[in-house]
Amino acid sequence: MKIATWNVNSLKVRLPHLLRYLEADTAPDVLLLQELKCQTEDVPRAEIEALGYHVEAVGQKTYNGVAIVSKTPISVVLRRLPGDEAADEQARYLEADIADLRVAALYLPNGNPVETEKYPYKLRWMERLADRAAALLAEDRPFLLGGDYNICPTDADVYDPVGWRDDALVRPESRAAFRRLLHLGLTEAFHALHPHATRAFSFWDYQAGAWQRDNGLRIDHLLLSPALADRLEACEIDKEPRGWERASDHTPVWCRLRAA
DNA sequence: ATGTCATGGCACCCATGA
Repeated sequence: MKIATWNVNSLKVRLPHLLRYLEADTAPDVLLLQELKCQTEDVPRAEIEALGYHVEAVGQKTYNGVAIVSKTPISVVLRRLPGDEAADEQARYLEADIADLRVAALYLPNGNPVETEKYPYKLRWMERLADRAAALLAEDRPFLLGGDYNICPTDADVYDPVGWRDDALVRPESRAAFRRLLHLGLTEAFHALHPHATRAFSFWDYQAGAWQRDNGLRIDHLLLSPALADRLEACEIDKEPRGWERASDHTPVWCRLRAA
């Protein structure tokens, strides 16, 4: 089973890319999408379903928005990350059952600039995510939390660690919150299989020729529960879509799990 | 640190977020 995550930076603009990705013979069984930038009712369901996929989404106007696309039926469990959900109107979390697997598509707050309320919102959101992960672990359920974490776990995940030192994506508090997820018992799939990787990025800014210079960051991650980590057989970053015309600034990250 | 994009309200540019 192949599961991928991809921040498409506008589902409307990137629909041709999404369809091309889903039509390929390397297409994933499950795809987690972020930054739809459209309302739930504007998700192009018919085009996706025409390729034999199911789709569930939680969107909002202009910003955020996440979706789960799957070859087998999707049963939605949560449309918001628990904790503060009454006050948190941002569409950043969607959790669902796909057969006997629980998956969540998440779009973690960017958190910049750090001196604004955006940074504590990010850290608070990460606390809520850790609480949710702990609850799922307590249920002893196989699950995957995938998406745009907006965190570079270590300096190896940043093309210029010194220049990015004060950014919310690399700040020690952000990294500590990410490690807290791992310390609960989750496995970050790419790092587990490629612990010494260098320049393995999943995002390249549109500005300053970042893609052409390979000035990237690794901020898109797949976190696995213990039972799924035991089944992990491959995890790669598919750089090809980042090179397509009018690309998203992110590229897909995927993993393959052995049959249970 | 910025050589870019996408959005929406408003009006055919500009602010905002990333």
